[in-house]
Amino acid sequence: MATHKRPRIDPLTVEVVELIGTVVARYHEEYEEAAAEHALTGAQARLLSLLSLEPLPMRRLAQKLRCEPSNVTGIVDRLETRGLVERRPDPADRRVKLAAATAEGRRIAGGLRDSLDFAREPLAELSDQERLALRDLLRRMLGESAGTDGG
Amino acid sequence: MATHKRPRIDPLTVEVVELIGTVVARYHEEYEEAAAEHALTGAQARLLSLLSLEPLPMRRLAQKLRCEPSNVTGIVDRLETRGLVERRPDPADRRVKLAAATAEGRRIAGGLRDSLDFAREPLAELSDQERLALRDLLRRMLGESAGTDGG
DNA sequence: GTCAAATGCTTGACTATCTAAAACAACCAT
DNA sequence: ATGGTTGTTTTAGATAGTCAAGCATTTGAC
Repeated sequence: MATHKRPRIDPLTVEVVELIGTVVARYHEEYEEAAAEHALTGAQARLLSLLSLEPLPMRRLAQKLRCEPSNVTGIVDRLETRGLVERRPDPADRRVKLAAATAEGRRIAGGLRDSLDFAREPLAELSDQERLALRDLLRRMLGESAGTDGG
Repeated sequence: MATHKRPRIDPLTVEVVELIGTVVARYHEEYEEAAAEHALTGAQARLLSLLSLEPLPMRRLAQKLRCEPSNVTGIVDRLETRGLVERRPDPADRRVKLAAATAEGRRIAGGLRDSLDFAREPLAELSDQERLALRDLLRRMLGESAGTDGG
C-alpha cells in the first residue's frame, strides 16, 4: 500500500526546503505589496523594473519574463496607457518595437526599489560574516547557472 | 538633484538579495513546472497540497492561500470537476463546506511532491554541515515569524 | 422563543495574466 | 523577386484574482 518511492529525505533537508518555501512566500508577498503601493501589479512591476535599466524589444522582454510575446503586448499596453512606458521604433529593424520607461516610469521604478524592504530588513539580522556565509551557500546551491536569464 | 534616500546598501547585501531573488524565481518556475506535469496550475497545486494533509473549510483555505473566499470557490470547482477534490458537509455547522482531497487527489498530490526536485537537487550540492548552517541563517533571517501562516 | 447581527459560501461583474493560433509587416537568403 | 523566418499584434479562451451582493445558517441579545 502506497509504497512511496522516496521517503529518503532527511529531516534537515526537509526543514531547509520549508524555510526556502517561507522565504519565497514572503518575498512574493512583499513584492506584490510594494508594487501595489505604486498602483502596479506584480507583472507590471517586474516589466517596468527591467525597462528602468534599458529599453528592450518586446521579444527580449518576453524572454526575460519567461512568457509569450503576446502576453507582453498587454502588459506594455496598460503601462503605456498610464504613461509609464512608451514604444519606440528600432532604427535598425522596423519590425522591432523598443519598449522604454518614460521619466515618470523611471521615477515609479525607483520608488518601487526603495519600497522593497525585504532587501534590507530581514538581512539586517545578520552580521557581515553571516551574510558572506549565506551568499556562498546560496551560490553553491544555485550552481553555475546563477545569474543567467536565457540571453 | 535626485537625492535618493538610500544608496546606503553595501554590495554584499545587494548580492545576497539578488541571489535570493534567483532562488525565488527558480523555486516558482520549478513549482509551476511540477504542477503542469500533473495538469495542475500553481494555484490548484497549492490548494490540493493543503487538502492532501487534511480536509479544510473553504474559509480556512482562503486564509492559508491568502486570497478571498470567493476565489477559492472557483479553484475548488475546477478540481472537483476533475474528481480530485470533493465538498462535504461539516456535521458541526451546516453553513460550512469541507473541501477534501479524493483518493485520486491524494495520489496526484503525492506525485507532485515527488516532482519537486527543487527540494533535493540543489541542496545535494551542500554537505550536512552546510545545510545546518543554511538552516540557521534562514531561520535568523526570517525571525520569529517563520512557520506561522495566520491561523 | 424571536429577531437581528454575524458568519460561511456562492454568484455576478469586472480586470489582469497567461496561452495558442492566426494575421501582418519587415527582414534576409537565394 | 520569392519564400522562409522573425517580431509584433490580434483574437479567443482559460485561470486567477478582487469586490459587492445574496442566501442560508448560526449566534446572541432580549
